[in-house]
Amino acid sequence: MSQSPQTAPDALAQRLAHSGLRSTPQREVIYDVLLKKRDHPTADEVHARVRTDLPSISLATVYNCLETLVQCDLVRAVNFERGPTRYCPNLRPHAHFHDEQSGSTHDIDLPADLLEKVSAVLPPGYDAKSVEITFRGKALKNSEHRAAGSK
Amino acid sequence: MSQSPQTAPDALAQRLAHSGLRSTPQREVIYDVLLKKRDHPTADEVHARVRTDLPSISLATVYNCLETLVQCDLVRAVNFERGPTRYCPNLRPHAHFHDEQSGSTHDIDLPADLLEKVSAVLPPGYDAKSVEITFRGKALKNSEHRAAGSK
DNA sequence: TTGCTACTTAGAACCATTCCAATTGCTTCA
DNA sequence: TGAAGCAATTGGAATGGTTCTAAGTAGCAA
Repeated sequence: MSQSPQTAPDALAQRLAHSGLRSTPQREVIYDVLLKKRDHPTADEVHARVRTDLPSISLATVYNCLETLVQCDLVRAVNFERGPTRYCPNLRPHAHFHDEQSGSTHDIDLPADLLEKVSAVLPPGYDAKSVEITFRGKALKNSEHRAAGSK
Repeated sequence: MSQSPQTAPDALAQRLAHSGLRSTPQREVIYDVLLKKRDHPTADEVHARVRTDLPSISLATVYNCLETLVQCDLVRAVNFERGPTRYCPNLRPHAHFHDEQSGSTHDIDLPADLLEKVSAVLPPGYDAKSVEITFRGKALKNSEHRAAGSK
């Protein structure tokens, strides 16, 4: 086989190595699947998609790999109420909009200063490591289209 | 001057009646328990506390009543990652701070304009019914710990 | 009363997730 | 080359919060 492509440095392999972990076919395919269709799939949905490449992968492995990707800061786990955890490879600061009708989740990019403003409401003595902002409501169809179809 | 509506004894009965529902001992005691110790208890914790008054109440009833209170807008259900749902009788607009060390949850009151500012980041086509803001980190403050979870 | 409906209840079912114990597969290093 | 050692994967069982179901109870209305 040919060498691995030098055109795109493998962020995944690097991050894994940095944590003393190996790059495996399962981890690679799962990460690819998340990058390819950024519609916040559940572990089950990831499992289904990954199976076209790795038909014998187990759901337990999907959970393990997703957890690994989250630990390496390559993927964010997103929870909405008590629904199944969804996974999101968008690493920029962003909020989530949950469309109650379609059940879909959309990324909302946040301007640089907003998280500061929000964190400023914390009284002294509260040291926040992270902030999460979630909207719930209705999204018009064209925006849904945008979120589902492109990156 | 009347008392704050949150502590008025029959706010519950009124709200229930408004939705065509009955005031029952179970619903009253559960609501009292939530008002009395505002430490965001889980359904299980509510069950335990309510049992001192109603020793034979079932966990299913606790779930049912909590759901009813949420429907009547007397109580907010609060979720943090995949942990059990917690219940909060604070009806003012507020965010939640989760202390990772103690596992306790604190209300953070929000200035009136903040939610507007946050909602302003939504692109056109997104119609948000609610916004949720959650902080995670370390709380150094001592004064509130007593009420929340001293052992 | 009779009937109607809301409410409560115990236990079963549900379902996302984690755990477990058994392989399988790299990677050294002798 | 090959044995050791550890990382990773796997199927299935277990877990835990929550919801469902079907039966029983209680309050209101005619």
